[in-house]
Amino acid sequence: MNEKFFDLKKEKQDRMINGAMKVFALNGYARASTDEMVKEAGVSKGLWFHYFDNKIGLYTFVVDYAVKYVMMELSAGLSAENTDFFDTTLDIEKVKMLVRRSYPYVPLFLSSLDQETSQEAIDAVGEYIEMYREKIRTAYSSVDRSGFAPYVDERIFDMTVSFTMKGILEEEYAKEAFDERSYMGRVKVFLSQMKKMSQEAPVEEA
Amino acid sequence: MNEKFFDLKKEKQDRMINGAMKVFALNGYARASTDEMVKEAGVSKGLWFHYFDNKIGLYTFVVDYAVKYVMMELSAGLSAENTDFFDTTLDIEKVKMLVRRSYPYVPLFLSSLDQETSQEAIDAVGEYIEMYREKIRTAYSSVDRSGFAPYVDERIFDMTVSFTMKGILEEEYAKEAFDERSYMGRVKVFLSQMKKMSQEAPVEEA
Amino acid sequence: MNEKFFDLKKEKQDRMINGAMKVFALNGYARASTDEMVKEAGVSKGLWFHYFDNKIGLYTFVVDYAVKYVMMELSAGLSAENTDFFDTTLDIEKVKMLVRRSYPYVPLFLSSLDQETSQEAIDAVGEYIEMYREKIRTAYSSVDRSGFAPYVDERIFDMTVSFTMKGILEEEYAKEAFDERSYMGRVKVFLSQMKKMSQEAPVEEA
Amino acid sequence: MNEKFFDLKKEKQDRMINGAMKVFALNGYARASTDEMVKEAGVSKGLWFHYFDNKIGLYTFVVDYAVKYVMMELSAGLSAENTDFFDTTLDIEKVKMLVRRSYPYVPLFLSSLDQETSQEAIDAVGEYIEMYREKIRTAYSSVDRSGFAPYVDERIFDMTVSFTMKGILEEEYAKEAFDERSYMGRVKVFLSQMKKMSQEAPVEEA
DNA sequence: AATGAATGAGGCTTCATTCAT
DNA sequence: AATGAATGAAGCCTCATTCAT
Repeated sequence: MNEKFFDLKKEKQDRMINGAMKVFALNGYARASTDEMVKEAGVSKGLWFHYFDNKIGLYTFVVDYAVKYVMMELSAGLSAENTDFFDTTLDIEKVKMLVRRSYPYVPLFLSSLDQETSQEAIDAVGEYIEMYREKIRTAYSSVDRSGFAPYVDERIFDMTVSFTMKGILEEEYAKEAFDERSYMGRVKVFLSQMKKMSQEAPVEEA
Repeated sequence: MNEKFFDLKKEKQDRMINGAMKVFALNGYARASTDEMVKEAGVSKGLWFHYFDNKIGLYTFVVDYAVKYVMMELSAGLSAENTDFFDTTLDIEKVKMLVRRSYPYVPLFLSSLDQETSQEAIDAVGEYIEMYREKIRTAYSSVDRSGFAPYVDERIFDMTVSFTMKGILEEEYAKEAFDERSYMGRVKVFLSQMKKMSQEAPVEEA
Repeated sequence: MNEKFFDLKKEKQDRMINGAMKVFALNGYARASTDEMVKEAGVSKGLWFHYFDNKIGLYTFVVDYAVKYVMMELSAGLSAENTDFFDTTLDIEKVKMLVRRSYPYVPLFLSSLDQETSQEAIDAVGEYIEMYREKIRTAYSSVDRSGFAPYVDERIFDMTVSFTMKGILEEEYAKEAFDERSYMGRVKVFLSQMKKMSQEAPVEEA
Repeated sequence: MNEKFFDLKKEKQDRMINGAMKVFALNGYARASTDEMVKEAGVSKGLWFHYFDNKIGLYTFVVDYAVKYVMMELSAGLSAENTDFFDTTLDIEKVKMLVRRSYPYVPLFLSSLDQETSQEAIDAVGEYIEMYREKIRTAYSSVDRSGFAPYVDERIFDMTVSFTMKGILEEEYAKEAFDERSYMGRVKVFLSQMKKMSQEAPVEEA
């Protein structure tokens, strides 16, 4: 990419980034159309290629940008003292919602990366995705799971939470307009139930 | 479509059906390419249009075929006496794996329908998908949930299972080659944990 | 072509000839579709190519057939004693209408040859068309034009009649169904006016 | 269509218009090939669709353009005082020849519209053609026919002139290269003969 | 003789990418 | 920096022609 992109007015940068992310998130890499981004961002077709050599270059940039932005906000928004699994998970979602205010399609875009089928796209952004996953793993690494029942396998439990939250997110984005309250409501109810289900049965007092 | 398609040798029919399903499942309706199906099925481009008027006609046919085939096998493979949630879920997965032996991409294809973004495709197959969902709902309707803990909300629980199993399925299909044992292993471990987590804490013996 | 075509039942031969002529006449050589002929004649696609090697072979055959058939009927239907221009012209039209009873599209088909734009088609049938024109010329060669006014140039007059009758024919064929009475009516009225217009003003008697 | 087409250099606009008209005129709507236009106009395939959404859009544009251009020149080139049938007819032909200097295929193209067989094309341009016909009708409406012999029916006479001139035009266009002098020569000779044939026999002086 | 399944070149159209202005 | 005209490869689909039965 051409670093001069960052010399553009911030507002224009963001229009371009949001336009690209939206179109990529909703269509996947291969079917994302340049013309749609042009309409979405109100910026001429030539300019995209002036700053990003080609489609895969733009894609790589946007993935990189989204990942780094979210990681930055995660660093700021997650307190290391937080040792509860569910609090941590909820904090991560809060960060996503915060990011969404500046970049409305970042949460869906990151989620959509898992389903990307174009090999070219997968190859190009694998390392960024891994960085993001690593960040999430780190966030959970200090979590204390001592309250969990013994039959709760950590990996299976995390996978369950992760897949389900991804499903909720995508369902909410599929609606006419994303409703943050609706989304966070569903997340909280889900996490609350998972919490009850996973905790050691309170020891019956004598 | 041209009904004479069914006069073709079964093996050729299946090569075409499997080719179409694979390409649709991996790329979505809009990006699925005729040329790729041609290569996949080893059948000339013209022949597809000899039997199916156009791309949407082929898509509709394949969805219809997959849905009806799975529903038939579900009818045969699910015993009405089965009242356990987890046994029922496992039986459904067994049916999918059975279908997979004849039509390797049916499970992924059906799963991919939820993410279809092309409005034309959605409009064309909505009713078939609904039939399938209804069949699944019916299978669960006779399930006895009396053993579940009181804090387990039925809808949230089902959603959790459904999203997670969808996630596992897609991950397994993303591998080089789908490994049935690996898939069923993960499914069983997951269901087993969900079972323990959801059951009423065993009454403490005196 | 394969001469065995003539061993077919006459009725089937004619169905094929009529089907081909209709489709060629209405669409021109290049746009005439094999499938349309198949439907029109109720004869399988393969059979056309069994008797006529390819499209241009079929076209050549049909032109040849139409020309020869019309020329035969002209030989039978035009009396050499007929020396009036307008009677001759009308007789030619009567022959066309006679031919039309067996081969409904021959008149339009022959007329359409003038507008054929495909070079391949023009090259293939040039000689047949010339034979037909020669026949027509011969029919007029013995016509007595002594009654015509001196300012009536023979070639211009003939051209006028020829183009106008062609125009009338095509207009009538463009109708829902060709109506012989309507056509012959218009022809007669036209010829009658041309006759009056072309004749030497009757010498005013003293 | 994209109105920015008119921002192109006039010379390029005209190359495209002429290329399209030529290919449409010679082949009819359905058989007119994009590739042929590309070669004819020396302009890439994609560019046609940049300005005209699709083939029928291009066709509509070209018909509209030809009709309006001719009508404008007719308005300029026909004097209202002209009340002679033959002068009017000749003036119309002069206008066509004038138009031909800028757009060589307009006369043939307009003439070819009568034979168009594609229903889609007919539906798309019906109103434009009607406008043109109305303009021609208007030009003739003020013509004085008092000099015509009583047995000359106006409609039959006009039809005769119209069909014959159409025939001459098409014959001349079928030649290697259209020769304006040859065409106008034939037209004048034809009209001159028709004039003599149609006039009231000069009253014999005493 | 007769059928129609099968093929692939060619037609219209889309879209990532280039380039003159 | 910015535009959008321009290109051509690739996509869906049609159709003349071939060939197994």
